[in-house]
Amino acid sequence: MNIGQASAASGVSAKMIRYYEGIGLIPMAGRTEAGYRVYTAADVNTLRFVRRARDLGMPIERIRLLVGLWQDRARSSGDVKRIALEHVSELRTKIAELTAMCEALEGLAHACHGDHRPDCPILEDLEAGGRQARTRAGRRRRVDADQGVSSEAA
Amino acid sequence: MNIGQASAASGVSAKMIRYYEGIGLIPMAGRTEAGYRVYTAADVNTLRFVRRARDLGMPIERIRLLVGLWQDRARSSGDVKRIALEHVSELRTKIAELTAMCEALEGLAHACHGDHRPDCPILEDLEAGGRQARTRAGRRRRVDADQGVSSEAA
DNA sequence: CTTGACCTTCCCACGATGGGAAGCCCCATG
DNA sequence: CATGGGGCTTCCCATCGTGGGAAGGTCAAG
Repeated sequence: MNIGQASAASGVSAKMIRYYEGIGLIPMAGRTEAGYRVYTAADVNTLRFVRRARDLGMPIERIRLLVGLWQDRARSSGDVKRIALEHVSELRTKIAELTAMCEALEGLAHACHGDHRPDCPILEDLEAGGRQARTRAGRRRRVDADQGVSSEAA
Repeated sequence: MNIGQASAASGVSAKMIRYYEGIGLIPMAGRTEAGYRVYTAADVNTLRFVRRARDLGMPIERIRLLVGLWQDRARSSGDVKRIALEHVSELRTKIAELTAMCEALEGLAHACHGDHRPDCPILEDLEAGGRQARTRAGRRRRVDADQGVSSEAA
């Protein structure tokens, strides 16, 4: 099996297969006399394992641990579960960060009338460093200078 | 104002201030005779604006647009809002991706007894490419080979 | 034998940030 | 005035995972 075929069979690009080999995530593939890499069905299995772990958002180093456990007959599932839950925890943290950003920006966008006039709570908030906006609960005043076209920012 | 003072006042590292100047996100700072960058209060305002936008997770190119609108007296708030909502949309997409990963892995971790034995649904799923696991609803069978210490994966 | 598709290695790029080296500048203290 | 420490300058490198592309070798079909 060529690298191209292994790539098609595993869903991992040839470029990435070489990279994974280079960093020692997967064992070095065999070679033909001409220097072409050769892959077995077991190699493709490993590549699929890696790809699935990547799909779950895991960084390479965590995958390296999992591959090690996967190939360790004497592993304990507790170790695997610990790594998985560690990743779940990081995912949750990331989700919370993004959600906070999203909600803050949604609040600002909601307060912006979004028409042809330059007056814009979004820019005002960015300018003020989000201080007033987060002191209370989203928008700090009831868009009072709503008619004033001239009260711009910078 | 030195770059160090501008950094402290804006919350943007000196390294990043130079970088932002280098990529043209902020205008080139003035210089003393000795070549030191000099910053005004207005420059610090711009830096704070950028930092706040970064805190909302915006990539530099989007911030570049916003800075342009911010300094454009004739801007329309609709343009600002459109950019903001575009970013909200991308944040939501990212959150959805991470949530999907998180739930998938949580389901697998939940199905894993996490003890000293090697039998592990997490590794089995990674090996199988998540096919069986997602066909139904999380775990595909009721951990039936629970006592079998020998039914390992690779 | 030619041609086109594939493989090889090597370098570069991204995006945003930090680290660090080599060298110059400024100020304060002795 | 000299010296030292800290701040400034530029330049290079690293991250992390991925893709692009060049230059050259190989393989299989026509």
